[in-house]
Amino acid sequence: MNIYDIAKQCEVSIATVSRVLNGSDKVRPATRDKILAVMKENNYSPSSMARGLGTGYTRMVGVLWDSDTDSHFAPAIALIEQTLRQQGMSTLLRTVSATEDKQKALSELAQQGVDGILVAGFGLTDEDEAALYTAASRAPVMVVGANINVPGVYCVQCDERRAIAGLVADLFLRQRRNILLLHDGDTLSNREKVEGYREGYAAAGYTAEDSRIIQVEPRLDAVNTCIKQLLMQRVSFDAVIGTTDMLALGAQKALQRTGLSMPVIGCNNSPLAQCVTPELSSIDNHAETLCVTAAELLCRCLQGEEVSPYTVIPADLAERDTFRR
Amino acid sequence: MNIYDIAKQCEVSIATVSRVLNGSDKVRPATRDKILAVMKENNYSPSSMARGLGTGYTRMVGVLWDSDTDSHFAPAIALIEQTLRQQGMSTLLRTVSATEDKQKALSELAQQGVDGILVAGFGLTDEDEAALYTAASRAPVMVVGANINVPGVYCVQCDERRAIAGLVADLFLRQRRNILLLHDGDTLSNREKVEGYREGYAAAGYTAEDSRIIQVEPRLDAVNTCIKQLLMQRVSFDAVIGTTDMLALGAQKALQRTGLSMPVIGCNNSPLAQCVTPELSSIDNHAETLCVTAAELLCRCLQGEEVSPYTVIPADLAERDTFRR
DNA sequence: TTGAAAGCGGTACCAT
DNA sequence: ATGGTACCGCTTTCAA
Repeated sequence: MNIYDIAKQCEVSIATVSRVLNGSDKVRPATRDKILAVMKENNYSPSSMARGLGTGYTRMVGVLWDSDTDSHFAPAIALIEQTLRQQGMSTLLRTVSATEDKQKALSELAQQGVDGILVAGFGLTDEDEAALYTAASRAPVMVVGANINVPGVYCVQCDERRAIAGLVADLFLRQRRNILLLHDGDTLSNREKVEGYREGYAAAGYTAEDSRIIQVEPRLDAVNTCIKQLLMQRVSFDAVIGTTDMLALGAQKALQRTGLSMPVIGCNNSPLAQCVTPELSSIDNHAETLCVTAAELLCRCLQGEEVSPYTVIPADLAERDTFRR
Repeated sequence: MNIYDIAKQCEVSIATVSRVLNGSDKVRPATRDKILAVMKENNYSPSSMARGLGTGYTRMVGVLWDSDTDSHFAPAIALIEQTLRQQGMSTLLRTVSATEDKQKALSELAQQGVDGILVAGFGLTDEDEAALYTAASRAPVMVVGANINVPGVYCVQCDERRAIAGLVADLFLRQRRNILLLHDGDTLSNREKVEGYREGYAAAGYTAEDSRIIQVEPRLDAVNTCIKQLLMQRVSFDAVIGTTDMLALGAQKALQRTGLSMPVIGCNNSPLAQCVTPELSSIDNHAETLCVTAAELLCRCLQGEEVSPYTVIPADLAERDTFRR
């Protein structure tokens, strides 16, 4: 059932049918009703491909998603899809694991003919900028959780740097001067957090020591091993910040086994944090708000609206058992 | 840059370019090389829309995903996307929350022109069968984790019924005769589990009591309230099975607070189960295998291969702190 | 091995 | 308000 069939049945031209399809007001109500009736009767729906060929738009947004991200990001992607759908956009999902080539993924997505691209859950490094630039030349790119200054690339970010700095200040107030920072690699997001960590120290008149900024694999057992090693090496620390809840949780469990107790704070405020005992304090980066905002801004951008290339949202601390101010 | 531009630059017809694009062997090697070179040089990639219009295929699979599912399902969807991509298919994601209309979602997805549909993470009830049938008439439908006998609908399922029955038998061996079964609604999957529960009792020569089959909202606090109420009402039970890890975990925490201890077993073997203390025993339904299998079978189906309408994968118990055989 | 041309199902401009 | 028609970019016969 296509537009020709509908036109024939209604004894009108396909142009008129097309007008009805696109909600033009230049159609006599009687004609419109007749056409709509026939459409419904035949359960007709226009071919998105043919439409796309004609207009040059697919009404699809490519969503690039890091499949290795904390699983707390799963609800976020649902939120993105819902937000896009509300704006009449479909979601073409493309996941990328740590070992895959993000840049290739980005360019493939751009070539799929999507109207816009949303990059989420990363993990971006400087090297990805070139790929972003290329992709942005085909379709607007929106990055969640990063700050990248590339034309055609928009960013929505949570101010985690500031949040970490504030957290460090709070820990200092409680006489914690040797804060361990566990992170899982050199990503832009982690770099921000390390920045915040250093800022916190600086603001208190101290200098952060690199020996307490530790990279570790994002697995419980790896963190456990790491903490044990640190203790054996007699690296002293009296508080732990993990750049993900998983890292913080690993530390908490390792310390628990050793009989030690100290403030432990994670990031992302994932469901995990509330499920464990003792409940984990966590910096809430408001992933949901971030995602919804990103999706909305991207849609506005696609509708030709002027959109700010960089949007910031404040983070705050979800205080639970493992640390309270 | 389109096929005409390439053809012109190569001084051939678009038909020849198209042949190269589709890997036809009826092209002289020299011609092919020239065309490929020009394509690469111009960073050309064919319009998927135009292609779709021509062939009638979009090479897209619509994935319908229950956004309310345990977040452990997130890696699963990544796995689906990756598997589909390996077969040259793109993933059009459509999430559905509990309050939304699944049937509408299904029909909309079918109308988007996808080549096939993959339904995952549900939550299907009998009422959805009609919508499945309609959708299946436009494109093959693959359902993960259900057993639905509708033409054009394929199912891949884990035998959780049997697993639960086995678990009940194991609990009986340890003299647990009053097993509480927590579930989160009347879904086909839950129904299977309840079936298994009853089977387990029957096999031991007992009859399961409905008073110990309890529906509860899938939130920690709701489960907590529920358990407390049961204790106050003096409903006796000496073991708990939850149809998700979240439910089991909620029960475990509630019991812990009350100072009680008994076997607690969840389902899905999600990361959650390993992260908590004590670690939660859980029935592993091998979601990963399930998803990969589903995606692969769907692709085969799309390639015209004959595929069995129902595939079963066995489940087993991940034994941890809260119950060992 | 190559080319010409008729679709595929819409959109949108120009007439009427 | 409606119709006619030239695209959009690719696939796929049919001829040569």
